[in-house]
Amino acid sequence: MKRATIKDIARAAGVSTSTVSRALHDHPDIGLAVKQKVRDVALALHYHPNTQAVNFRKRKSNLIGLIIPEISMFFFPSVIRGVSSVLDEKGYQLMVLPSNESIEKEADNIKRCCENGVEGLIISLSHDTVDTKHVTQAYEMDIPVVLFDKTLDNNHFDKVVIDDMNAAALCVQQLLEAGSRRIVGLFGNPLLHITRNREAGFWAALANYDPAVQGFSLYASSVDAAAHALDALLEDTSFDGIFAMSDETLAGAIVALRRRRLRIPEDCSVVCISDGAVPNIVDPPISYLHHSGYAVGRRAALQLFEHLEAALTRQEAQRIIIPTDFYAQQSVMARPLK
Amino acid sequence: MKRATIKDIARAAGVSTSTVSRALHDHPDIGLAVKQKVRDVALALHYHPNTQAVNFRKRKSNLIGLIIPEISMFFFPSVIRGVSSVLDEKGYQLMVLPSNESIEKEADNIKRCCENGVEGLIISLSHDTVDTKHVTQAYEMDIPVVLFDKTLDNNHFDKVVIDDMNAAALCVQQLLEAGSRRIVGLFGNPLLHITRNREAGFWAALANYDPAVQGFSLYASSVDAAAHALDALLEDTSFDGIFAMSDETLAGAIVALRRRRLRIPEDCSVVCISDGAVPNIVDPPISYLHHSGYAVGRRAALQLFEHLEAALTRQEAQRIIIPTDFYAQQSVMARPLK
DNA sequence: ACCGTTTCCGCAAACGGTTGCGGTGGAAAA
DNA sequence: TTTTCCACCGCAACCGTTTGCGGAAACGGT
Repeated sequence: MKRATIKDIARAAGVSTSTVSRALHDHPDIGLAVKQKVRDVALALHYHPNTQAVNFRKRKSNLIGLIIPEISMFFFPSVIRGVSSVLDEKGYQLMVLPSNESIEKEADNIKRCCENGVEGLIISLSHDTVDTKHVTQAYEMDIPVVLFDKTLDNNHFDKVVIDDMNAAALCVQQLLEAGSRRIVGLFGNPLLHITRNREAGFWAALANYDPAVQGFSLYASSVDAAAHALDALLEDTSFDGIFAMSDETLAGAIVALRRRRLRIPEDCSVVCISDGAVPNIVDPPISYLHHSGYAVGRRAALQLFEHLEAALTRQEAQRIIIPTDFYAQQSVMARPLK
Repeated sequence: MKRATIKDIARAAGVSTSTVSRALHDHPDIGLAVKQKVRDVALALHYHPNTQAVNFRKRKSNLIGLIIPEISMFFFPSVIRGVSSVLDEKGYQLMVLPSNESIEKEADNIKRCCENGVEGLIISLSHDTVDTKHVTQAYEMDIPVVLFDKTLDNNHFDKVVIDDMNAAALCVQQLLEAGSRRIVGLFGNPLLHITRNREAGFWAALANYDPAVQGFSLYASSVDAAAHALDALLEDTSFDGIFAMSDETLAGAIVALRRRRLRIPEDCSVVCISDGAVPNIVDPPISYLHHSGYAVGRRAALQLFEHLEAALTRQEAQRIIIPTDFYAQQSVMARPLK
């Protein structure tokens, strides 16, 4: 049995399709008797409006695209939750498109989103992405875009981020104040702003505290890479503090330290920037600066709706800073200065 | 400037809209000269077909809905990746709808998916879900459904699962053979099949091995709940082996053991069923039976396309078993029998 | 030169709903 | 009783694309 349409109702109720449409929308032009009749028939026929038809007619889609570099277990699940929570309130649906850290896939995702009529785009850029040329397609189609986390310089799109420099500096400061004097910074892809800023904060904190403190920078974009890099460093270097800029690098650090039988915090203090889950399921729990994916996701989605609802005059792109908190745990130990 | 439509091309090229449509689809009815002309004009006008209109006309959507109980960091990210990888090959888009462990939200999600014209549904049921009545809406609209992981008995929908009983039994066997004699099983929601089967496997393994072995069952649906439950048990009970049926319960176990200063594996051996990530970022790495979310996601998606492409005659629902492997690590220690 | 084929393209309906506008009938106002 | 005004509902166009069918012109065969 085919799905009932407005025409079926019209025929069964003995009225025109326009009357049915208006009746179902409680339009004041339609009399009460007719309204009731139409509703009854609709119910009896199990009528459900064809959203595709409605959306087409109204040139709406109620679709938001979320493009992220990968569906890892870190950070992004929280982001999805945050975005989802907002879309849910607004009656929108979420399309998730992983770009697998490739700019081609990312561009392709953007194109597909545009063609599928998404009304807005929330994007975290891939490792490979060095400019936002491929995003302008959306810009030209008047589809609002909000970047988050992995962003790049440009003044077209709003960004939702944390204060990366200060976040990193704050973390490093915890190590310094506890007496760590040889500190490794574990960073992600150095092309990304998020990485550059956190590294800048890392070095700035070291320099401000005491130029004599030794710092080491390591780049790694995955758990394994981080573990491997740190392990290689441990071959001929010792240190007493680690700052991991993310959950991935933190996980890598844990693995590497374990491999070398180094204890946290007795042999090496550890702090990180994290969404909060990983630091609490490892032993001991790691001190972390809370970079809430949920908060970021929510804010990004809300910002998107600012554009959608207000049809915001396209002013200068905003840069929205999400506040963060530091959670001290047992992974940092006061160590005597020698 | 409005987006160019097929009409604009028709006008500019001096042909009819139907000719444009056919020309762009390389229909044999259209002459080469006209085809070229139309293509040129289309290019010049930056024409892109309105997917919404096409989909409406063809009653397609290229949309698959994925409904999962929650966007946790465990298991589901892998599932999303698996599903995504297939949809990508097929040119489909993925809609993700979290039901937040509520059957109402789950039903609502299903409804929204149906109304938004998804062509297929991949579902993992929520904790609250006790029957599949609310899924029949999709069934009635001829939208194929594939369940995975959290499933329930019914013969309407295909299921993609692992052999839960044997998986659990295999895990417990590792503990038994290493000498554990007081073993705790950490389980999720007892209403779910996945839980019941794994628990059945747990007890069966114990009974088969030696009826004298002590077993304890604990239920907990989150990391915190698992930690709390285990902690409470530790108050007045000791044991030397833990089987965690999932990443969540594993994480909870780690936290609880740490709190009590119990070492793995010296004080207590641990094995689990897991997607593989968590066991490797904790210390020591945990032995696990690999329940690959990626494989499950891929298989579920592929199964869905079986229905979509073959317009499968609705035979008896299939139950697809994903094979698993056991990875032995340092979390299990041979302990002397006293 | 006549007729049957091809080749190539346009007409118009259709997909399901929405909406501007115009029309009808009855009640209230004059 | 006539005019005016609502209240109420239908007509038809429209959103952008696809597609069955029919028709004109060109072509080939006899």
